[in-house]
Amino acid sequence: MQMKAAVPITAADLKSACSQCNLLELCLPFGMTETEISRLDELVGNRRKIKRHQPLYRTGEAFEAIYAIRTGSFKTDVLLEDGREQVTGFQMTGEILGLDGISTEFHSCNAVALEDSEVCVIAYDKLETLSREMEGLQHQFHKVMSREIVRDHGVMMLLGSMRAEERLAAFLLNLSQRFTARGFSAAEFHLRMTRDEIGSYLGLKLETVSRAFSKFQDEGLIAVQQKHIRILNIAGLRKLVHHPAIR
Amino acid sequence: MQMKAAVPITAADLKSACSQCNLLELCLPFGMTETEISRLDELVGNRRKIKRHQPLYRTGEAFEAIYAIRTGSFKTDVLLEDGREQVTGFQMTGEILGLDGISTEFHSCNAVALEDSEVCVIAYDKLETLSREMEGLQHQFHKVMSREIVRDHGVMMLLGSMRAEERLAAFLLNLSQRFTARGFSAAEFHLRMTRDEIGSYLGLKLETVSRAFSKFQDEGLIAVQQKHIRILNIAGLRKLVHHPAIR
DNA sequence: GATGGTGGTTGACGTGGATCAACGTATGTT
DNA sequence: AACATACGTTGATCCACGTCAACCACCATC
Repeated sequence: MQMKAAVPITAADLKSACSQCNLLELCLPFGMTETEISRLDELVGNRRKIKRHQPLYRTGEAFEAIYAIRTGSFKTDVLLEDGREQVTGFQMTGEILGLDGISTEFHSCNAVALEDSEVCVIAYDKLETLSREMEGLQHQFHKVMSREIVRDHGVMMLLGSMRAEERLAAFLLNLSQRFTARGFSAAEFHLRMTRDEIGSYLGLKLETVSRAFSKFQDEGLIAVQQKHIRILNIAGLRKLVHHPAIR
Repeated sequence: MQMKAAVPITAADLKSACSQCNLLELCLPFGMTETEISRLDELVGNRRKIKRHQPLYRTGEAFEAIYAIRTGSFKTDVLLEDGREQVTGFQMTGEILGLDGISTEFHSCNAVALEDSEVCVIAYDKLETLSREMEGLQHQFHKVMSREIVRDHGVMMLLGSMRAEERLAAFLLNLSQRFTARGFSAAEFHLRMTRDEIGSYLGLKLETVSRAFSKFQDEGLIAVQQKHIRILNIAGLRKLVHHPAIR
């Protein structure tokens, strides 16, 4: 253990602190005061790098921490014993992983990196302790959990009530909106997941996803080249979601 | 306002208190100490009766409280502008409603009573205040939220990866298990929702639900008479979920 | 710059569940 | 008791998506 008081603050320390993180408005600290945020730095202890295709955590593992994505992206999925996979979400920078584990103190899904990624490890017991002292943290954390529940309801809507092309259009619009929030282009982005993973998430087969992409391209809504997507007609995509074709 | 100290505790007071409630092990207070629970009684202020088919809250309404079901049952649903409905859940006694509202401070779904029901109103600001003082309450509340997330993932699995009969079998098993937890028969129960609502929840049309019920009956798995269900072969139903037919 | 592997596209065909329609059966109202 | 209305069942037909299969485009690695 190092004596903290004895060492000067290094560039690495600064970078790791919530107060210095450029993801502030997207992550757990959103809406908290500066003094509150400076206290968070003690909460977010270490970080962890995860290589592409490696798990951050697995179903059945003991739950100890939640994770904030600093760089990269992840998918979460649930496996059925017969091998069927259901992707339950795709997460990007600033989003929180691991909330599923609180309920039973064991993780109930797998979180796998879609590219080389880095997460901030937030020890859960520390989070509970600190959020008893900090109203802002408590409130933000509750909002994060609630947001996840609302998002899940949206996915249920998608899976339960929409047809293939509506689902894919909604998916693209959602991605676009999240990229925008992160300062990236709303119209042009790179998919980090395969057609198969998109299909699993949307309750479709990869061939159906591929065909829908092609159809959107033929209709001039998007330009697809493998994982590279350019949205050409965002209003057209929106219309697809809200007025599902003619039927 | 009445002077509390001046009036003796009435039977009604006793009945309303968490400490006197027989739903203890199913509801928010689960796992808390007796002294903690006695403090909860100040949290759960009033109760509200909701008639069958009446909403407890609606999409867009300001969020102020969460609700614990004392008697009866509810459905939650999301409506699309074109009229399509997605039922996102069915809730029974002891379960918590309204968590969707924390995220934006407005409700993002409708909660509708499936029968005449009663809920305990838990003011959200009071809950946050009290759970900063009570570790047990805080922890339990987090578990309740996390459990909802895990449940939602299960529904995604259902909607995204299972076929019609698997979905219905999983649904029946889930109901049976929840009735058991409440001291009711695992094998015989009354559905409070229509075929259409089950269908919406499971991403199926009511005709498909009806046909699946009939098929299960023909196969001797259950006995159906309208809303009355008797499970005759629970192992058979389980097998249906885990080994989806022969294919 | 060959080679192998993974991921993506496209076509032909099959099928599970939706749709449309007719008819039963409870439940509640006057 | 008669009637209306909502809910449930069942059959016939259709179609959106799944399945199966062939081929193509990347990109690693040697």
